[in-house]
Amino acid sequence: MLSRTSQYALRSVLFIAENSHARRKVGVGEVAKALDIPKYYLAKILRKLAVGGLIRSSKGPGGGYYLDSEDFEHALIAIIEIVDGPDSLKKCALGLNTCSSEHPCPIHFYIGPFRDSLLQSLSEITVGDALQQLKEENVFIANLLTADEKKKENGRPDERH
Amino acid sequence: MLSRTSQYALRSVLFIAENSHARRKVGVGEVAKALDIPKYYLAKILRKLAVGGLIRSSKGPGGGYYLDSEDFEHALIAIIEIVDGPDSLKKCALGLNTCSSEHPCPIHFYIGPFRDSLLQSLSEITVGDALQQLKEENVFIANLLTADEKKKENGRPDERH
DNA sequence: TTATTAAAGGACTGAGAAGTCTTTTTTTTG
DNA sequence: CAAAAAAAAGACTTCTCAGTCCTTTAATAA
Ligand code: FES
Ligand code: FES
Repeated sequence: MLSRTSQYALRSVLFIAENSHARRKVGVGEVAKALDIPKYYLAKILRKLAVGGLIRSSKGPGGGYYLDSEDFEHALIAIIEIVDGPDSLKKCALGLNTCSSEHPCPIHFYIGPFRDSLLQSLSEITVGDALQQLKEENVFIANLLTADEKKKENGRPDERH
Repeated sequence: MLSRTSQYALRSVLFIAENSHARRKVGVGEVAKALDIPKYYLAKILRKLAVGGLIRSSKGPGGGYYLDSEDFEHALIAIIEIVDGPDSLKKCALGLNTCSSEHPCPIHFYIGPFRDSLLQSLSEITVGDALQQLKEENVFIANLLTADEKKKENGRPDERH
């Protein structure tokens, strides 16, 4: 549905939103470890998001990524568009080069409305909205560790991701 | 949204549905040309669909692919599942390894319902339903040729795809 | 029964997404 | 100022999906 990259991006932004403010920044390594995302790959994604103005960054000791209060107002779709390019969700489900009711494919009227609603949602929900969800009991942004992984964690407590 | 492969698969099945019956079969080349899909790649997809029991095939002169009357009853989701593997549309939008209301991600309740409706549609719509749409005026399964492409067609009328 | 036709099968290539690593730049702090 | 910390930058690898090509098998028709 969404590319792995935009999944990483969404989860990271929410993690940063939850764990940072202007005086408490989070580093790539911290995010990577918490969400089990390859560290150096994540670094690239976060850079894109920072360049795109969706998150903030600062270098040096005590530096890292954080969200400013305005950043909570961005719609989730903006995150997806920055990493996956725009319009990735507006295309014809069958891959035709136009999608319109004037030149529809055979499933346009069947599935179009749902796809549009989905897109609409992603355009309306802000980072703040999603963060609120995340703060609810039993809402997660990271996978639970399997028994195996827990053992691994204990065995090599300082392992890099 | 859907992989390119399942887009090819859906369009091909509909094309075959429209243009074949037990005595008038269509070949890979014919489908590839009509839908502008790479011929040898399409061949693989059609083989999968045939093995999966969604379309029929026969070898030799006059052979090709066709649909039996029962084949019109298959849901579109079956086509997607055969080429992309099962459950490709049931996964968590953020890539968590479970998707459930008991262990939801922060956008589960926002977008889940629409995704479920989408999946529901694809499970209900049959090849026959989509074919009926296709027979409507102005419903298409192939891209219009651009001016450039038309010229190419004329210049090299027997070009392989 | 032989030639022809079309799918079946399998080996290979290419492009793009995902992942890794090293070096450079910027900032803080002692 | 020097050392350390962290992002920024960029080169490189790996993997998966998409695409190509060639050979084999099966069916038909002359
Ligand atoms: S034309 Fe295919 S989804 Fe709109
Ligand atoms: S848990 Fe993420 S969509 Fe259901």
